[in-house]
Amino acid sequence: MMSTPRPRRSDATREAIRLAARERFAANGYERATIRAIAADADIDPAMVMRYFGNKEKLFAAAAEFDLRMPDVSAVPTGRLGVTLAAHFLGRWESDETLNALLRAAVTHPAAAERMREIFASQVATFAATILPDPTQATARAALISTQMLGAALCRFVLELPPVAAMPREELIAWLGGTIQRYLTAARP
Amino acid sequence: MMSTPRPRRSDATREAIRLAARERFAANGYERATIRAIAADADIDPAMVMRYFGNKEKLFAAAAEFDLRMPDVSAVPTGRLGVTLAAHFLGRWESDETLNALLRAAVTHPAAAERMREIFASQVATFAATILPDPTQATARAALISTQMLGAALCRFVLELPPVAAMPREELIAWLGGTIQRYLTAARP
DNA sequence: GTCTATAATTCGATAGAC
DNA sequence: GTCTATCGAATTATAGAC
Repeated sequence: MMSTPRPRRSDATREAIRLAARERFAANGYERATIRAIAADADIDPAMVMRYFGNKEKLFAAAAEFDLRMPDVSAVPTGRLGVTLAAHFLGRWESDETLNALLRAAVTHPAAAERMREIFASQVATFAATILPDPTQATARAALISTQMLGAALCRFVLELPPVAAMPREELIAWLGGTIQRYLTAARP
Repeated sequence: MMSTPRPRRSDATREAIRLAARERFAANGYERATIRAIAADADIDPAMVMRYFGNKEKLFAAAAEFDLRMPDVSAVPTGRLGVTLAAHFLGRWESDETLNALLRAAVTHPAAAERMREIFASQVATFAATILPDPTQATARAALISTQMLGAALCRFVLELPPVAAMPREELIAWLGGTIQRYLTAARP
């Protein structure tokens, strides 16, 4: 039986690198986030980054681990599922820059795009299957919801399209919530 | 009075470079689209690219000129505006890879993001103002429509999220059309 | 564990011959 | 107009001293 390993001192260094990498990937995308800049942010020698993570690919994989933490909606009235989910997604985006890092990297880096697809399949689609009766419909409806939430995040946080970035949070959630509600409950068009 | 200049032979070369650049920017984003690769695609010496366009920034600007060609909807019934616009956007995306180039580049390159904002302001928002009575509402509603269409294109063409990429074109247009229709005509939530 | 030095590429951009 | 040669900078990654 294995006991929990005592935290080594190096774990703090490793975590500092990981956090700095996440910030850089979120701000600059994959290519422009250089190991040198990440090391400088973490106040660590660039060679240490290579020692801890092997190469840039593996560093990104470690920095882009992400859990959407889909909420428990068992107590949410059916009619309020849309706004509940819209608020949850927006909250996750604002509280964890990993999603920004993933999106910025996924657009030019195939491995990051694959990670996005994994997150969709294992977290969004799985969640949708628990609240939608028809499992075949669940995947398509989860995908439609993803198009709207990713598009909103893209316009608000990445492109910073003025009307989207300036829209009050509650108003945006109300609009997006209505769309998600429709994707969840409307009949197939 | 100026007469139309006779096409010089060099114009063909210039256009070949521009088209190759558009393809590379669309496929790889700004950073990974190298001048060397673009020149190789166009079967032209890399030095010629610099001679014709000065630098990479200006080459991108030339390759990313784009017209959404918003349709004339004066004869479209109000209830079908949503699907009409959804079909138009999707068609433009499929017929002109400039939009893909813009999106891929905009996520990591500030100048490309600025171009996206310009296109929204000068083409999408302007169009919305012609079909929506309240001008203050028009900008916000145009922005919401953009979040949905950009998100759909992102998932279908860039991330290639399987359920979105595999969804039949007509079914996708029907779903998106309903959302756009709602953003155009629904009361503020 | 930490850091210096540097290898090996690759890129944008320039100079200049023809 | 076209192309060769190359500069100078930046990058990932490695080797090895301490």
